[in-house]
Amino acid sequence: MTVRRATSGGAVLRPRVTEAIVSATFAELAACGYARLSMEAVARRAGVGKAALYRRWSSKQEMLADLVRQAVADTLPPAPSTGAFRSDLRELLGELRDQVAAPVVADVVPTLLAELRHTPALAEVMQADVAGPRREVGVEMLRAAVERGDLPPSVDVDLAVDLLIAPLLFRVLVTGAACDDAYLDTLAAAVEAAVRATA
Amino acid sequence: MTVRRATSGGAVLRPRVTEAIVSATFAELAACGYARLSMEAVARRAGVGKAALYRRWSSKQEMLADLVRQAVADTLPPAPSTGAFRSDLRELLGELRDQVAAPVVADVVPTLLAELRHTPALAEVMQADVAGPRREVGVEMLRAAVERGDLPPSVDVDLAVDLLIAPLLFRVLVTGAACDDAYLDTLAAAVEAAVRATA
Amino acid sequence: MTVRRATSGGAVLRPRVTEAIVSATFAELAACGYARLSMEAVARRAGVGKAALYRRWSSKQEMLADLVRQAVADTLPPAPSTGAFRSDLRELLGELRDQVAAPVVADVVPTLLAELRHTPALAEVMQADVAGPRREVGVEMLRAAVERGDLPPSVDVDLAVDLLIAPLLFRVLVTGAACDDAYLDTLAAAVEAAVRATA
Amino acid sequence: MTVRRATSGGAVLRPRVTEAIVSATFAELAACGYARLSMEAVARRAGVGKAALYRRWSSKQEMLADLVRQAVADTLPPAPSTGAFRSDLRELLGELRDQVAAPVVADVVPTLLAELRHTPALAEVMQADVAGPRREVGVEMLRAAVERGDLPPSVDVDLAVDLLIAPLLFRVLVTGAACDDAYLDTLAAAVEAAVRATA
DNA sequence: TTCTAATCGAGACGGTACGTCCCGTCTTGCC
DNA sequence: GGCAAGACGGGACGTACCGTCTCGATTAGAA
Repeated sequence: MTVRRATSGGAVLRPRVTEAIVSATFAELAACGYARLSMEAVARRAGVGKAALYRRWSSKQEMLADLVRQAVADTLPPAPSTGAFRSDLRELLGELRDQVAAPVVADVVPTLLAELRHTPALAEVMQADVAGPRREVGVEMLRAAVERGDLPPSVDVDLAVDLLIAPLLFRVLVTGAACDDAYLDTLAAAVEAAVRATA
Repeated sequence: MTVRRATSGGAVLRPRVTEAIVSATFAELAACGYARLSMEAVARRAGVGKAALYRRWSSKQEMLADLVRQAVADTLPPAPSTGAFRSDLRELLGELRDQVAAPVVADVVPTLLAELRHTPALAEVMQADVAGPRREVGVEMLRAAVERGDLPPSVDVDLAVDLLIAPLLFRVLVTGAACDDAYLDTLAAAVEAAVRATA
Repeated sequence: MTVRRATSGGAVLRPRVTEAIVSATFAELAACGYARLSMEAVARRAGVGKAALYRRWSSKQEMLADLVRQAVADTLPPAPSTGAFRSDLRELLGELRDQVAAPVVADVVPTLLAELRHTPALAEVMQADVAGPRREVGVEMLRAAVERGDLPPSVDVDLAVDLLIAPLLFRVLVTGAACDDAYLDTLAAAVEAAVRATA
Repeated sequence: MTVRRATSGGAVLRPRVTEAIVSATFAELAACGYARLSMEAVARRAGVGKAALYRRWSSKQEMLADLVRQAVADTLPPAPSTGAFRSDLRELLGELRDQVAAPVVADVVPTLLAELRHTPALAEVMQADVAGPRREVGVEMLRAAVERGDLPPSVDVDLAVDLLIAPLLFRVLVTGAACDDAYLDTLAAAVEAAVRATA
């Protein structure tokens, strides 16, 4: 959260206004997408002066990044613990699918990805707050499976995690195809086989 | 190529100008990225009037899409035919990696993806000219393996092709990690196992 | 003075704050001029909240007008009474020169003049509190001269007063030229001749 | 005239647009006055983009100064030559009155005067283009009268010119009183007497 | 070779959004 | 209740691009 909070004496950013801005932003994003989103439209829809936006975020970029961060950060999927690798895998895929398929995410993430290579600060934040923790959940799941004897210790963890998330992102962000439960069932089987093959 | 060609009169879009624009565009893309790219900067860098751009493409969007199309179209990877599924797979991965890792592609594709859901025309073009043909190569490779008896006929072709391309895109566009030959070797093994598991 | 004074409750506009504001305003005026003067800068320089300003004056306009009124009001020049028209005239010119040449006045008056035609309330105040009393002093001086037999009764009082003040204002506000004593001597002679010519 | 004019090759500021802006500005000035005038309102009224204004003038200040300069510069009153000082004087007063009483002038000049002491560049321009030439006309008229033997050579030219213009400006800009022909007749008599008294 | 029509560079045009600054009001918590 | 601090809605500032348009000045195919 980038939002400043005064510590003493003076005025303070009012939460009602912040909420109005955030809702308006999501509404505009849904209507226009990131590239066409304008701060003026957000302010107008929120019934707020532009300055109220710039008091909270230093630019359009930063505001958007912060909103995605929020939308995604407090919904870190719990490490599944069904006791079996295959069902853990299936459960995690389901949770990731739910997050990735959320319209805000599907709409904004591609544009953030596009910005990553031109805005290192953004890249760091996304890595630290979004990608890292999710990756860690996958790593944890694999580690548990290894300890349980469900997977051999030689499994290629990095590749495994890639295989876990890449097809989901690909379908949602690139092909736009749906990820229904049946697809996830098949995907879980395929990923399990792939992971075992990397050992 | 979208470029119009006059049929009479004595004046034609001059190729030297077109070339200057294309080079300038790639240079600007490398320097700024898609989102920050401006037609005015391209024209300036190319030493060309803005009208010269709009005589060739009807908008910034279309120009960029067209350039990516060109950059990618004449480099459709040949269907591999080593005689074995595993080595076909490895070869195709290598070719795709080379294309996807090209800086122009890595720079522009994410921004085009971001536009897809707001510009159906762009989505169609990308699907028809970029994604479709590449997908077809993968489908062809799988079909050959089936005919050869290398894979069972029940293999899930769509999922297989997803697994083929998704991890590559993910590494190049999202994590920014390198895809060296060793990685591709492991990936090929993993994907093969996954594909067989979908049968 | 427009400043309200609370009569009950336990809180009163604190004079120290008022003084700080007034000094800060004069300092800012000197530094920026009226047009560029901002209430925020005044508050900042005075170490005071903006509300402290608006508790005392209802707007920037009114604050400035009030300050000029103060700067000028308690310095109404006394009607000269040397016993002779010419020396009365010279004395009054000297007093007016001293007032008009004061930096606050020279700085603020032109901008107030510029506002007059768009702010009738301001025009009234300036007329009643600033111009009127001064004009009256001149009228009084002329009347005394007439009674004394120093001037004929047919003298054009309005024009005479114009001639008295206009050249001073002109030099100070328009040309920026100095009004030294020698100039005033010559001017007194000229104005006397002009006044007598209007009879 | 500050307006740039391209000399070769490219596009050129279009006179129709310039005219529309100038008219719109005068209309807005009449409606709001200088201080309340906004570039956005001018652009709106002229049916023009803001950029069209800033292509011609670098700021609101400069635009206004330039417009006044134009409005006044090409209307330099001709040196009167009736053959007699008194009637020359009366004629010149009439011409000056007509110029000074023009609404544009009456509206804008006070604000320019207010800016003079904070914008030396503006002061120079106004001096060179507006005040100087008019002063010169007065000086010329006096010189002719001296040569003709109508005035003694010892006349105080500077003071005389001040007396010529100051009362007019005072009435129009400060008191807002009218300057009808009768007033000018009396004023001419008064000024003549004053001028002769300075000899 | 001459005609002629579209292209060329330059950049002005009407717009829209940017991010900043200030106005006059309101809110918070301290005195 | 005044006070310092400063957030609030509003609106103008001056800038940067968008995609279109208007200039003369090339430039090359058709006559």
